[in-house]
Amino acid sequence: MEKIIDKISEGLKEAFEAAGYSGELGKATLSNRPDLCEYQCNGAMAGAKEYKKAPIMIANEVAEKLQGNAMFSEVSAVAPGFLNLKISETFLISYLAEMNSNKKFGLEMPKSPKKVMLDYGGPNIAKPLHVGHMRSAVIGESIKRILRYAGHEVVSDVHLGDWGLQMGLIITELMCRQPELVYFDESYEGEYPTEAPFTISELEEIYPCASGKSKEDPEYKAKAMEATVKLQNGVKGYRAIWNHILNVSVTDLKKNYANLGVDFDLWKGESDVHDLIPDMVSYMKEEGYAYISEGALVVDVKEETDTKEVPPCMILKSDGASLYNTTDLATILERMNKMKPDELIYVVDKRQELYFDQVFRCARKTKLVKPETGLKFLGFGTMNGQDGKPFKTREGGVMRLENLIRETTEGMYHKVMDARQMPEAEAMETAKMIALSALKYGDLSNQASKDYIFDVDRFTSFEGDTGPYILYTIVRIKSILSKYKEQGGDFTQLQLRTVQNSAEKALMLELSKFNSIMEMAAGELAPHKICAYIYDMANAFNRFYHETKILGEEDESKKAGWIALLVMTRDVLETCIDVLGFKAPERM
RNA sequence: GUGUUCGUAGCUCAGUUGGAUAGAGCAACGGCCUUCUAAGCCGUGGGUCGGGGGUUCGAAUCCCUUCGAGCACACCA
Repeated sequence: MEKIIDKISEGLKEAFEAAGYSGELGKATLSNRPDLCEYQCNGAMAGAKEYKKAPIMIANEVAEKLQGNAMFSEVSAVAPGFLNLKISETFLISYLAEMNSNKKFGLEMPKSPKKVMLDYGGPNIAKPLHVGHMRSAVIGESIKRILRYAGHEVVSDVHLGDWGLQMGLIITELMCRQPELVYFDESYEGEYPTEAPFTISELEEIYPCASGKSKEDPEYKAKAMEATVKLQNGVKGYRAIWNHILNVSVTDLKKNYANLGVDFDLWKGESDVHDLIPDMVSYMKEEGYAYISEGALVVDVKEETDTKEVPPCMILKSDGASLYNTTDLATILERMNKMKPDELIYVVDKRQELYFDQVFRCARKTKLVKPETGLKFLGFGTMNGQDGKPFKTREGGVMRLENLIRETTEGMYHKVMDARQMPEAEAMETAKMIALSALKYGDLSNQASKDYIFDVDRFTSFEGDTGPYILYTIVRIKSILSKYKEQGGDFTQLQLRTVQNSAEKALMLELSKFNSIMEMAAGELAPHKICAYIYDMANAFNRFYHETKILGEEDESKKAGWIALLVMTRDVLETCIDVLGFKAPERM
């Protein structure tokens, strides 16, 4: 259904035309003076030059034409030429009623839904998830949900870092520690054990150890590189041990992502495209895209409009080995062949922007993607500590994601228990929900592209612009609704009634913006706009709540009208937090 | 050095794509619970939107310049 702002604009357009001006001028915007009006139109000022008339005169003429329009309760022309519009309450209520009878509160579905491939997460095998992985996961998950809600088909892929030197390092270290393992016996012909020779915690210790050794010991590094080559060439024992590493690690990653409420359709990795690389490389050579420069195979991706030096995109290193670029290009190739998406979106650290620019250009130049296929880089900023530098634990180390979640949940648990009486199990579950809302809202309410200061104390505060405040508001509504039910209230005949006070109207106005906000968030891939919206909504509701004794109301039809408003508010809020990727408990 | 992002209240952030008196939260101060969750609500104080110039009827927003910060600049990912 049509957005409320478009309906208003249409009314304005007709009025401008009726007064003899271009309909183009009739564009409504949200008022920036809520004390004066709810919507405004600045078209009279924009048209003043063209019509050689004082803007206030145009505004007056248009205002004249708008008198009696059922959409507005008041239209006034104000110096120097603003048109101030107050929405009529009957129009507003009928609009909300229409939203309620539509699917998704009247959010218009796209005429041709896009198939979007979303790449986020990007964890490395054998390395535990740390706070740095949180942004990609949280933002990507929300983008996925927003796009799906907006009617697009989204396939998410975690895109594991499961290939390359890091694997060689782990294998080398294992060989040092347990040379007797059958995997290293090249004459071994039998079946390999199904059980991995290590646990996840051992794996997590092995990698940094190996990585440290390789930095100090060139001989060790050479061995690791050799192991990498052997693995990539398909040496059986190496492949078998790599499979163990992959399985143990992926099991753990799945657990951790599930704990964060994040899930992926595909668990593909760099290794999955390894076999595509030789053909891709020879194709690029044969077609004349790739050439040797300083020993390496590269594709030029400079463009005439560049204001900066864009280095060529490297396809193979001078030693002939593949690298990050190679697997990313091969991944694009595979995705195009298998999924045929209309758009590929990468949710990645913004420091990789230039790199992805090169890869995208290379993919287009070599015709790996069709010209009409979108390639989008959604870069996110760094999570900094309160000193403005990349976030570290108090001890100065990297904070593991599971520890962050656990510590935050524990903190929330104590707050919940201090304030409310609740069974142990429920308190734990509630604490977890609040913790996730705090972490996710704290992250998502910032513009993704900007760095932000990660301050657990602030995010987990129950006051102000936080996830817990949003949840608290929802819980308040739920509490009233459940009491209404206990009192024998009827939910089947609910209908919005006349507006009783300004707080109620303000809440309705917020509700009426839902489809337009969601459309904007989907179009701009901007979860923070949804955060800002639900914060406004929560404020509007809490104001209304304080002015209105809902359950104490004696007029049953009035009460039922308010209950209808509460149901709608709850549903809109819960829809919004669902696309942000968290949930509200029944009580807290 | 080149490019890029950014600079808004003491702190953390918005700012509807050029509109009216630049908004929130935290922190500070003052009010509001015999009534639906006070984890709330209402109010007060706090700003040369880094500086300067320009375009425009109108600029935090667009252009130029300058200062400051972050980040990136082919064999890592």
